[in-house]
Amino acid sequence: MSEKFYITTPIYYPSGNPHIGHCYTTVACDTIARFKRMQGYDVLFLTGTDEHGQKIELKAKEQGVTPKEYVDPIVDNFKKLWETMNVSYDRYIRTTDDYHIETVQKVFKELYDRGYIYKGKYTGKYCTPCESFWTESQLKDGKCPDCGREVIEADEEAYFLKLSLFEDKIRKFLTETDYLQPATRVNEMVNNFINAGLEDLCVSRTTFTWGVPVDFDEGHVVYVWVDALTNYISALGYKNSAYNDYDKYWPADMHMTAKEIVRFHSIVWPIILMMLELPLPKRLYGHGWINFNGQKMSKSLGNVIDPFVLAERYGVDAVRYQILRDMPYGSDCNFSNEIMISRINTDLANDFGNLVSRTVAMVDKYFDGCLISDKRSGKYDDELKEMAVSLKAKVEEAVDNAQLSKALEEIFKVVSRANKYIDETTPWVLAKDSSDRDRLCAVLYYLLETIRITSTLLYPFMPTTMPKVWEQIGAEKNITTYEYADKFGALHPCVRVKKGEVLFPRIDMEKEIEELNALLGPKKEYKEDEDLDKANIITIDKFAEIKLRTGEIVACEKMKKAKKLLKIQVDDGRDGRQIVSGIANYYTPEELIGKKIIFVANLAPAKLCGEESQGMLLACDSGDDVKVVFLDGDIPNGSTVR
RNA sequence: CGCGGAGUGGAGCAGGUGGUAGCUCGUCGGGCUCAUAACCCGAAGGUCGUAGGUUCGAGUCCUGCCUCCGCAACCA
Repeated sequence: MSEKFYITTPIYYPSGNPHIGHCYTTVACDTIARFKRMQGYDVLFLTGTDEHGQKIELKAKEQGVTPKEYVDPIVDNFKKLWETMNVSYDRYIRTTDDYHIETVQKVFKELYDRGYIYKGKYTGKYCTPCESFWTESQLKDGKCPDCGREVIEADEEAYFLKLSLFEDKIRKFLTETDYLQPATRVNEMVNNFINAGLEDLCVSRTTFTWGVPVDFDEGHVVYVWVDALTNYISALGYKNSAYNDYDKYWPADMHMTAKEIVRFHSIVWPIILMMLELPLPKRLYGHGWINFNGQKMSKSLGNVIDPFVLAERYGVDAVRYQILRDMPYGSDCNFSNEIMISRINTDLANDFGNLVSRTVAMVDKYFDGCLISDKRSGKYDDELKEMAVSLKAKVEEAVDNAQLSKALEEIFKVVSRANKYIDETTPWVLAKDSSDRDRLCAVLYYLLETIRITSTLLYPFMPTTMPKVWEQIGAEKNITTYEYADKFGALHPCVRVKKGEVLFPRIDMEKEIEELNALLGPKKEYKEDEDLDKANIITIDKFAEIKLRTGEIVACEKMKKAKKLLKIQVDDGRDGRQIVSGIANYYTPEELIGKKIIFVANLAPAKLCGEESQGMLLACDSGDDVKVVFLDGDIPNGSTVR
């Protein structure tokens, strides 16, 4: 029986549609899964969605549907995307699946029975958008330290998981094994969370119902991590009868996640498993984020990249290639349309696609598409062959370490070498002399073999295109296997090639960027209109409740403790007031002093980083920029604005 | 003194256990014509953030400083 390999993506939270970030994690896992399958492993590749929680409950309510009804179409979109991206997952788990719920309840009960979960009184605060609890000491100015929004008083019963009992064990696990990759994250976790003292984790809630019910205590719903993390074993049939794969596949060989949830996968998850006395997973790889034009992706910036659009315009494999190639090991990468197009053009079109094209064309032209058995070896042959044959081991090592960009880099070194080989051997010169026919044949055969080997190793990365390559170079299925990826001479000596479509068409950068901008322009307007449609229409009375007044900025300074805040003293024609505003990135204090502004006069005062803000000045968002609304002309300070 | 990461030719990055500074893209020049105006060769371009220190010798080790980016804080 072949060895097993169990690999997982995180289960994604379907509060919105999938974006390029989800795409990266999943495609990376898919590539590794495909690679392992090619190596002969019995692979189980799991992905899914984490569908519970208050945030989804609220979003559903807003739309007047049940949480399940809200989530279903989004889950469909995730699945559709994986189909589009040619992702070969074996199993898709939804935390709303019955068998998963069954497992979560049993796991929860077992943790309770073992004394690791206890009932406590929670007097903390809860931030709905972040789905996070905060202790009083964690709160900043009474607000959620994560997003700064209001927190809800959550004075209630809750169950807690005794993480603190396992502090030493988890520290040992992280520092003495190579579970957490890249290793730089180990210090981060140990310093920030473990050494600071692990706080017990709240694992049940009573303020919402959209979750797995705690079956021995009505009113309690299992909260986030026990529910979500357990998916990795419930999907195998642990404590449920839907599957029977736990013994075979657990422990996981690789969990992959983006860096923001490394904490839960490196600390909470192993501790839960320790509590259950189950084997620990072998590897966790935390990758970086894809930034867009140097900025973190966020919906408010409107720079969330739609993977469907990319796949449609450039082809699935081109998208897969670019994100895998440009994501460096462990750190973030940049994405932009220019980067994507440039990758496609240089690597895929110019180097690889063109290599296939010119080679096949030459066999076609000089040999009528079918090589002959006479071959004479010559200079340069050995070097090319050596590089091609030794490639497999390099790629294997890189993939085993989740260094997919490194793997691609190695493969493309060989592709480059092959292009150079053509120049060195000048087949078009050989073709002119009939006495060189056997030499010409050998050269072309070497090229076809190099293409066969590189395309075989590229298959896990670009599974849609490689079979087309094999068809063109006349490679049968039995020699595009892993076994033959380090063997030279597998193609039939008299192989027949078949000219085919252009594998990766070149893209006209300027034209494409223009079209993309045109595409994105109107879309943005549309979005704003949509927002307006959704906005509540208010009466003039309601508007009159908002007291706007004019004022003059008489003093302004940066706040020590906050990067984005300016402390502004405003002459409001009365006693004066202080306004704290988050515009430090857009204005210097000097620029503002003396300017006339409009502010909201009857806004409840709030404390920001220790300074009281008595009002809000008007400013407009224009994409990445913020402009304060200044007044020209002479208006007495304190005038009413209507 | 909150935590962490980073500052290397025009751009994006390697090197980082000390000993002639590399890669990709771009630019310029040349070659070739089989090929998706693709391919191949060559050149220009860096005092490796800064100031000190250790050393025969430092992107590479140590110290101070500056700048940028995450997290955190925060956008009233």
